Amino acid sequence: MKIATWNVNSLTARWPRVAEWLETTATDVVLVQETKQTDAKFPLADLAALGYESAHYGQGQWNGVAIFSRVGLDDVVTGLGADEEARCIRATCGGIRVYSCYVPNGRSLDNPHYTYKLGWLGDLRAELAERDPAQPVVVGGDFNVALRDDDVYDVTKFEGATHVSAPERDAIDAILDTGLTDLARATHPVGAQYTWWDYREGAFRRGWGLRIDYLFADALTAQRVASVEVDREARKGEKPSDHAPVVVTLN
DNA sequence: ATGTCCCAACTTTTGGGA
Repeated sequence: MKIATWNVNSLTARWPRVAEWLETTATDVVLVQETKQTDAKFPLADLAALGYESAHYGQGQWNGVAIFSRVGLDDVVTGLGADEEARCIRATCGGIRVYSCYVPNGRSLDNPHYTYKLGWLGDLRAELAERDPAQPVVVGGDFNVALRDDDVYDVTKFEGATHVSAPERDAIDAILDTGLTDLARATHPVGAQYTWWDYREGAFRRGWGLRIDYLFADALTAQRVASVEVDREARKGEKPSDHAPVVVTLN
């Protein structure tokens, strides 16, 4: 079974690329962020024609998360705590409780949005800490945090910025401390595994990336991992998202 | 180069967000 997380930066703008990617890769479960569309615009019928059940928690202009699955999709839950923005959806697909998370950006260390980000990560940790340990879980999404310095192309350019601050990294570590494994880093302990490159300055071509999109799984599911790869091809070509999908293959 | 892309709107250009 293949499970992917992908921030598509508008499912409306990205639909041709997403549809082609689904047909080409035959991924079983896709955890989608930043649909940037209302539920009315969500391509439910087009996904069904491609063989996918789907659930969308849409907001409109901003945010929006979804799950596509061709291995079942049950018990959908949306939202997180008192959050008023469409940033979290979970469902059970192929026996695994899967999460699609779009963590607030934070904007800057002195911005109220940064406090919102840390609180949001705390709420996610609280939910995951209370989960049934016998239930397999995969938590995916755009976390807007680079966990380690080697998850940043040049960490000196991020001094005083969000995405690399100690409180943000600590908040992600606290989520992992509930018994989850960072699948890409477990599979590739050393070196760059970037998932996002700015559209500006030819960042992708220059290798100026960050690893901010993650797949986290419980220990038993982590033991099933055959491979974890960033699909950099999806970042190339016509009208790409600024994020590449991260894909795990489970035995 | 404060360099791109995407969305909304009192829409044909600007502002907000990432």
